Amino acid sequence: MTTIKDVAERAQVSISTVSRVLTGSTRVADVKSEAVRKAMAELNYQPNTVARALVGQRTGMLGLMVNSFADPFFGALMSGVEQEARLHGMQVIATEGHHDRERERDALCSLLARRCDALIIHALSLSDTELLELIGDNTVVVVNRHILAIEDRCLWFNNFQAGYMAAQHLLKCGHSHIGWIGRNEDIPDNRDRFAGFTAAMAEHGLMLDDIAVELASGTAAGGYQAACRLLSKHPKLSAIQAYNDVMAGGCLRALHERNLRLPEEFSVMGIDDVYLSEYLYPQLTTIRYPIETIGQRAVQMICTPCDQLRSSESCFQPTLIE
Amino acid sequence: MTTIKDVAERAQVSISTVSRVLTGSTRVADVKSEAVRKAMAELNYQPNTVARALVGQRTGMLGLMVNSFADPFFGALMSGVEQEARLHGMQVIATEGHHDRERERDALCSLLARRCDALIIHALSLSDTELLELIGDNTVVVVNRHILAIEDRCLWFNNFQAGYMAAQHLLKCGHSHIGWIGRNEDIPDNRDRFAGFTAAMAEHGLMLDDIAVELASGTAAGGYQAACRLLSKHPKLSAIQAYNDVMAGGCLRALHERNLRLPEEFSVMGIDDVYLSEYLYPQLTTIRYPIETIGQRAVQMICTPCDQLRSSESCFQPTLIE
DNA sequence: GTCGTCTTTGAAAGCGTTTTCAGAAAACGT
DNA sequence: ACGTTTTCTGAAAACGCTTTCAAAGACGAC
Repeated sequence: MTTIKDVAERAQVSISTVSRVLTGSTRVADVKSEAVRKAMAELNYQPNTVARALVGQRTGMLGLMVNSFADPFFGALMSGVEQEARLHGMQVIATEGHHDRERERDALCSLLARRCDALIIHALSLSDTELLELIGDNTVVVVNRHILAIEDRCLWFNNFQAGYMAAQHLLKCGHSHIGWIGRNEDIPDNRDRFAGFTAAMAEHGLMLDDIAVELASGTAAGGYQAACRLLSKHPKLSAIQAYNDVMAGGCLRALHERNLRLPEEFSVMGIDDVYLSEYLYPQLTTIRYPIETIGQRAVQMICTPCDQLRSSESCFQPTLIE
Repeated sequence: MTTIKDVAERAQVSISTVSRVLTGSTRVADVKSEAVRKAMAELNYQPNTVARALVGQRTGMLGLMVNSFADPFFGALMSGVEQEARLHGMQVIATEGHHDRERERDALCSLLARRCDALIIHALSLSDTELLELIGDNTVVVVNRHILAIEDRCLWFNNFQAGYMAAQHLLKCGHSHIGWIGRNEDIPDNRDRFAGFTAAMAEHGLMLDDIAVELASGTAAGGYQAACRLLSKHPKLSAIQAYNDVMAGGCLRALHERNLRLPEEFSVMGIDDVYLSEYLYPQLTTIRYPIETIGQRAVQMICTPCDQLRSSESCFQPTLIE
């Protein structure tokens, strides 16, 4: 690799001068700066980012931790982050947490050790205190989570409202026997969405005891199993609300297998609006979770001087997608 | 941030000794190494990866360029890469190429400037020569592409065979009127899959002129549009083979809208076996593209001393998924 | 001609590590 | 007690860059 020294030699100047041309910090005589530029081109010189980072105390790297790369929900998040990061000249370095405490911890440490300028974190398994301890005084934005102690560095989604809106929609469509398919893991998202769901039901006089509920893993297979159980136990059901689109997708399979005509005979609602819904038939009615936008906003929070961009909200609101 | 110097001071030793404890390269007297370890723990010291990279000429970073993070196909690739990278203590740094020459070039340069130890590249728009020029003598593995000049650094998929197998399957199921839904972009994958398709058809006496073909963008919407055109022009069709699962997904919608009973009245085949197929109804018959495995293998090629792991094949073969 | 003010430049320090080198101390053989 | 290894240790150089510092010229003003 050619270094600044090679360029300096070739251009017959000191390395300081080359550096000045590079950074543009100080005026350099035209004749010299020209020579430097020529030498750089001839040697195909590329400044060493590592050395720059060391002296500048700034790596230009944005650490990103998500649950899994293969999940389209996180794919959208990553895409949002990457686009905005590129705009600000930052490079994304990414890790998977895999919904596992140890791995989340490792992944975070790995990003920290690399001296990322800032971190964007989606952690499911780490507790608030663990998370706070790990991040120390690093610059972070926590997405999909509301930690009071660092509320101003959090971006989250109104899961309650999402669950509420979904149920409202089904009720408005005339359904009165609605089942809920949730996750068997006790995560806040699940709790809040279910709470929203029950709140809407209660407004229509449907109490928790009346509500058919089945829990399963948050996968399509889980959604399928839960739906099968629900349908066999509660034959009067005419609609199901799922924790998310993925589970709703599994749910649709169960309905198809029973030859139920959708949407005439049965309705299904998801939440998230991952691009998946585009493929399902009938097109899934869902609630939009603007995860890509959240990713972009996270980067903006990091890269924009904090005197600008104040006013915007940290809690993102759901919208109905029909 | 606490540095090695702080640790040295606290442990009453020189920084050399601390470094030796850190790397384990040389024996250090037990009493001193203990003191160092204690000081590190007390100060919560984390070695600076940037400085290490500078002196060691090794960043421990694996650059990865894919088309789009949001695409589940690349999600699977990334997951494979990340898992294997972690096993080898490497950190993935990722960029999107977006099927655009300029962006692919930028993304690659960005990874190169960061001095990644190696690159894993999925580039669609860069020409072979451009790509070769950019990568110079860096360590790279090119996935989903066969560049003769660096054949031993390429991993690719037998797209022809995939197209062939898919068509064979439909033919074996008794279909004789089979349509093809392809991409309107002229990329090698599309050409090869189509070539495999026509080859199988030819074996059954079906020539190109007999074959119904529609092209569209490689999205679900594209698949939908192409399917609509195909169905209206060729009412006798009883099966469609799509370029990939995503287009096949769009195609299914068109069939559902026409109330065709699948799979009794109509068959659809995809290629790729992205996790998507799990959600489609009826479950899509498809051809498995082991992209996650390819990602893992790419990392192995980079991280494994080349005297091991010789024998394995660079061309991955398709398998039928029913 | 002398002084002050700018502009431009190179030398050198520093970023936080690893690693080489040589010296000090301990261990060993005689 | 004395040379000879062997262990262990610290000083210093190096990695490739940025930035401070001070010196050297150039230029006017007096």
